[in-house]
Amino acid sequence: MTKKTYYISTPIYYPSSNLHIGHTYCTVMADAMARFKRMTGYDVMFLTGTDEHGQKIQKVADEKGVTPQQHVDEIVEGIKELWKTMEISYDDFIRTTEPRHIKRVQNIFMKMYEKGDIYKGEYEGWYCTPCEAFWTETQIVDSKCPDCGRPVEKAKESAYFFKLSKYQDRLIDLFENNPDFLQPETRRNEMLSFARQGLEDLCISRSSFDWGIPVPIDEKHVIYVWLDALSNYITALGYPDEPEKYNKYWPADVHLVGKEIVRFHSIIWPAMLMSIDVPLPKKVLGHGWILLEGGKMSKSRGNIVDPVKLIERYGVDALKYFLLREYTFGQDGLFTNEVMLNRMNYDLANDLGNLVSRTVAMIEKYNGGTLPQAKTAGEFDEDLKSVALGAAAKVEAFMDKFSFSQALEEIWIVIRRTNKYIDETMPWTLAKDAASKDRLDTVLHNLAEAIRIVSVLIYPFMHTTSKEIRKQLGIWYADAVWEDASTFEMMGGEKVKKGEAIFPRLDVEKELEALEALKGEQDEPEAAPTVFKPEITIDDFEKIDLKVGEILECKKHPKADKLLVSRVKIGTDTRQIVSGVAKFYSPEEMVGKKVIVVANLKPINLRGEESKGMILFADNGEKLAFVTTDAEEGNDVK
RNA sequence: GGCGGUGUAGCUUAGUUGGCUAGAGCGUCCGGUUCAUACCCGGAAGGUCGGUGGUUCGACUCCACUCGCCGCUACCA
Repeated sequence: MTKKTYYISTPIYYPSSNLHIGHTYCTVMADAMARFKRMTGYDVMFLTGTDEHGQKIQKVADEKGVTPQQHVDEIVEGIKELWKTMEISYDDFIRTTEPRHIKRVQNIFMKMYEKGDIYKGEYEGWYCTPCEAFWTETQIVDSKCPDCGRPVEKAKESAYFFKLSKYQDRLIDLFENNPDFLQPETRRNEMLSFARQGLEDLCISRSSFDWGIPVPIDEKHVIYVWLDALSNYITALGYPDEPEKYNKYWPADVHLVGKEIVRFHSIIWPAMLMSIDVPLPKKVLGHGWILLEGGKMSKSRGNIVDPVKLIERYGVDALKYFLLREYTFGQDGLFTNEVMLNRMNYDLANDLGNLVSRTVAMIEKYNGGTLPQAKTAGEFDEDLKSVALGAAAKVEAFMDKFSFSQALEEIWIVIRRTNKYIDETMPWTLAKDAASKDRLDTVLHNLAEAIRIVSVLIYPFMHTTSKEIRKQLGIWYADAVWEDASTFEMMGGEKVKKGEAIFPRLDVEKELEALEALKGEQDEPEAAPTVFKPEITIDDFEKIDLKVGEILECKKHPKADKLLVSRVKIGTDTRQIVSGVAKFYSPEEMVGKKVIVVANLKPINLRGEESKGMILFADNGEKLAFVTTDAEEGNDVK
């Protein structure tokens, strides 16, 4: 009989820098699921990898004076090292620069082309001359190059397009008729409304850089990111030229992705597959982000949590446990060192570690280290057994829903019940009376059985800890088998052996200090170099008419959330100016401010409101601040 | 602006199709225990289940409106 298959993937990560706790989180979830499925009888294919093409990679490599390939090779090695440290059990690691991927992506491109879904067109975007880079409307920031901060200009290049619009209706059908395809619910709704408002064809090639997979029919172009990257899920399986694995594992059971790339996986990817007549993956799951105090993780803030540092201090299993237990799938969660340390202490050191420790110690103390058989049944035994034996089914149910946190909670209910059993039966009292030896033996036996069951249940999440527990119980020779979590009477006669504390209790105060110190060490926030625009002459500057204006009134734009409409007095002139600062300032805060205005900008109509000029703001990348002045309104600024 | 999600004890949260006194962990207070990693066990206090109104024999669960937060999306000179 052939086993049922289970194919799970993480996104392929972009090797522009080291991975942080967010990537680790996603990969750890996929790993736990893969291990769980393997244990419960599936033939699992767990895929991860790296997305290595693109202009950014090429540019960084140029700066470093190495080839793009050398550059990515180096980073990918680091990523693989991290996964090795994290004990990630992937079955394949695909790199988009591998020949197997490249030829298959070209193959996929040709299939789409032959289907009539790819056409050559003109791509209008924004061009940054010094960077020789093309940017889309959404990529540019304040009409500036997102890379160097210099102004960009409109330009056209020829490019290949994928007829995404052609698949709009089928995609809408997909979301409407397969509510399970994309979860959580909120993401599905978002994508549904996105598809309903109309899909535009997708530009899938670039000619402004060459670090990519060549378009088979036009060597001047390379295939642009999403067609290249998304294909990995099937190219890794050998599609289309070596279809053995493909036939076996496709369609994927689940693509695990971060919420920020749900759109690509639930719109573009299915459309691509429709184009080449390949079945769709069964499910796309968008997980949430791990947020830090003060917002998202970012390199410039220097608030990245380095998983390697945490592993060095607390171990892989502690970190994995924390990530899986603390956060709810699909929702954002807050990361703080304190939350992490407390979780490790309460659950791992106090509950689980201490349970193993006290049980093994008692078996050594009261029975010379030999695990006794059960003899005299007594009160509490049945309750302990039923809790322990009932856990596996509950864990399975939660795992089916990717509720790692609740699955672990179920296991901890067993652990707490077992700790309670010790207090109820009081082995130390039984040990004082030789007449109760049989009962003592039974208690010790039951404790060991319950812990053995726990060792099975935690295996998908913390296999090293599972093995260590089994070693202490004297059953190191047997692998944890899922079915064994449903049997109580398996042991007797084993030699137990107390070892090091599995999870030493942490001194939270000290650890917080230590982590803080580490932070100082590692955090050299990458100070983005200040970028200056190309030189201009005084004549150029003279063209710009800067004046001091006073904001007399201000209201919200009736038809746009981000815009404020101000009446600005500049000398004898009073005019209306629209600014995109509603996110940062209320109309009340605007009124009365004396600001610098670009007075001779060509007027424009913004969603029905005229804007005559521009109010200057300072931009730190996240927030806009007023550029105010004490000068009188109407003054020239020069 | 459009669409959607969410709001449950001090904190983090569980609550399948409406039904017994709304669960849990942490924190707090009280008590027990000593086998164990100063751990573990028990008990208590603490919730108008965002607000208002409605449907119902009965709503945290359904409906309407409303407030807060968040997401996607449009606009952002």
